Amino acid sequence: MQTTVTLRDVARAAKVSVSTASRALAGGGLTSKSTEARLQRIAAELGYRPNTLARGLKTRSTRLVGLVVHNLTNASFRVLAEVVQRRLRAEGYQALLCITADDPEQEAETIETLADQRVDGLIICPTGHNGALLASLDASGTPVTCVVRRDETVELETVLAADPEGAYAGTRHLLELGHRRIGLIVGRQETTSGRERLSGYRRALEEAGIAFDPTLVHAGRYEPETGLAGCRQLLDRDDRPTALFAANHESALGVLRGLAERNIALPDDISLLCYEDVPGFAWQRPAISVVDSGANAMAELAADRLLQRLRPNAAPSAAGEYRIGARLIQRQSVRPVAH
Amino acid sequence: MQTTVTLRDVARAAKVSVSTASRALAGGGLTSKSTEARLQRIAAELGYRPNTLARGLKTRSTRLVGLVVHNLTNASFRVLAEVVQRRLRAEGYQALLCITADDPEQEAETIETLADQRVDGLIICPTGHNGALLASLDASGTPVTCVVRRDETVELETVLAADPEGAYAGTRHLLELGHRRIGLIVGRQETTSGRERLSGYRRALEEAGIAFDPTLVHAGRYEPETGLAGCRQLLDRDDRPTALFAANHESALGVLRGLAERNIALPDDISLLCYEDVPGFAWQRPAISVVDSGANAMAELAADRLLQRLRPNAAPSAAGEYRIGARLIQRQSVRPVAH
DNA sequence: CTGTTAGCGCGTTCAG
DNA sequence: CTGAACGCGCTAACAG
Repeated sequence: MQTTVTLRDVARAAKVSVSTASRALAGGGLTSKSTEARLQRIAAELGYRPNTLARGLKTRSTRLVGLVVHNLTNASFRVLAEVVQRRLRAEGYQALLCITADDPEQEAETIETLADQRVDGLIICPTGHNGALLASLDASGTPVTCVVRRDETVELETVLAADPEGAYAGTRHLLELGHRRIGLIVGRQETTSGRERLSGYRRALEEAGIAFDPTLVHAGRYEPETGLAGCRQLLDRDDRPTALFAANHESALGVLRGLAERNIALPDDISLLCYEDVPGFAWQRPAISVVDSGANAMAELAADRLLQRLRPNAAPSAAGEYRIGARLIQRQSVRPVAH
Repeated sequence: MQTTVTLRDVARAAKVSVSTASRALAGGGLTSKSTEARLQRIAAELGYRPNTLARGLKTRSTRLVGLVVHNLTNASFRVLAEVVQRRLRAEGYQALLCITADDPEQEAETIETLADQRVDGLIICPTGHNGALLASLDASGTPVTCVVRRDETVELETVLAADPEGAYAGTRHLLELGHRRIGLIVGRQETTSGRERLSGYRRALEEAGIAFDPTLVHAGRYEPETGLAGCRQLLDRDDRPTALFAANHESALGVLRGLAERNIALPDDISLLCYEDVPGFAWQRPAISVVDSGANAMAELAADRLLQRLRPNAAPSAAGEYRIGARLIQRQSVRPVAH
């Protein structure tokens, strides 16, 4: 029933004008110390809470930040959501979480809704089909930071994993252990990450003097089904690969199932390396070796960059690109090739 | 640069008053068909987008719903976030995602912030220490629906898993396969779910005429570490259990590691049943049998209930409690006890 | 240092 | 059916 107490009520109770109350509670030292303290006290007693909407209408700032991801199943997005949420909150912002299912239409709708809500900024993993929309948002004063994927149609501040280097490092690790036929299960080639992970793999191979064999590569969506299909296809070959590199943690699940189907043991019968780390990999048996793509660091940096541009006197739009280094974590699913 | 176009601009362009424009765009048939169509067109041409803040200030409704969970790592919360977000959006609401880390202080702060944002409703997995806050919110017209956990200090609409029945069904499944010593790794007894899962386990045992042995129970936080510790403790016994029941998917990870440490094979050397399903369990080797606690259904129902109460003429506050049935999913980590 | 005045953009009376 | 006027709650000019 709690009739919301407004600034006017506080002012009246303190016998001052509304604006004095406003200034006192803002605490910028624009009022005498005594009235400031007094109003703080009265406001607290009355249980006054400022109305965010009214304030936002006036100041044109909602302290709301849109966070747009494809889903929450993927470990990188999950980490992104948790970290960004935490960092924003520490700076007095709230995250508006939206999920697009990697669907351009839903993404477009989401972006417009967020704009309507007058969010102060936007952190988004773009589908790549709404670049214009994002760019106009950014240009009109709502900073946009892209993360994980880049929207290639337009120039926006972007935080990415060092995918070429990560895939290169992983592949190289396998090569150094003597593997020569390395199956790669990778993302769709329409996506930045898909292409870059493939290119890193390829470069490592070529540097090692091994011809790139496209039939060792299976590209598809980042889903278990892709891993399963790829695994089956690769295992059906006469010259079965001695190692598999799954370029995403979800497809790795499918690979595990594919291996289990045929009773192929890890790491004795085949080696498995996975791009992206998830807690399950460390805890399972055998523990899966991974190239950690640095989701945490990406999230931190994305939040940092956006917050930076949200500060009072920030450069309007710095379309820089940032890369987060990948890191090899050796566990038990990879071993030197048998002779 | 996009100077935001306001209702006034639309009205001016159409040579009508602001209020006519407002009515025409609302489309409630309060204007002539012709002006309605004309204004719709002009608004579209000008790229008019209503200002959510101004509208909310006036209508006292933001179409924002707070969604408060402990984290996004736990599968139930993840599903909750995804499902609730989707259902809300379908009804024109946006979700404000907040993470409390199961910390009462952060929870209190979060609830207040959400109230400040004038959210229309709240779906929360409560810590149980801020019942008064939640109740006053609910009483003052912002419906609150609790989910997964109940705040026992207060009467609020709550959607829970049928934990007693689920744990009972799981335990019974193991009993029917001949297991007599069943180790239980369960949540803290301060939480509803922890207590209820233990009680279900206990009831199944007693119905089967087996004395409850507290030393077979290891309670702790829902974390891999708990599972690992519990697993070690249970395996150290002289009369080692023939089956383990991990009452949460995260502690199950720890159990898997604990088994691996000692080279105890699933399901040959011991059986493992897990409460809560995650995709990884179905895909891994051997696939883990689970009692699915119905996170999806819980999320759907919680969203349903809240949306119901958000409708124009809804009952102010129905403090009902809803239970979602659990379901046993047999996979490959459980087998009959060896003789 | 404080009070008065004027909007922010919209929905909604109250007259015509 | 339409227009004029008011106010949601707050901050920011401009005076005093």
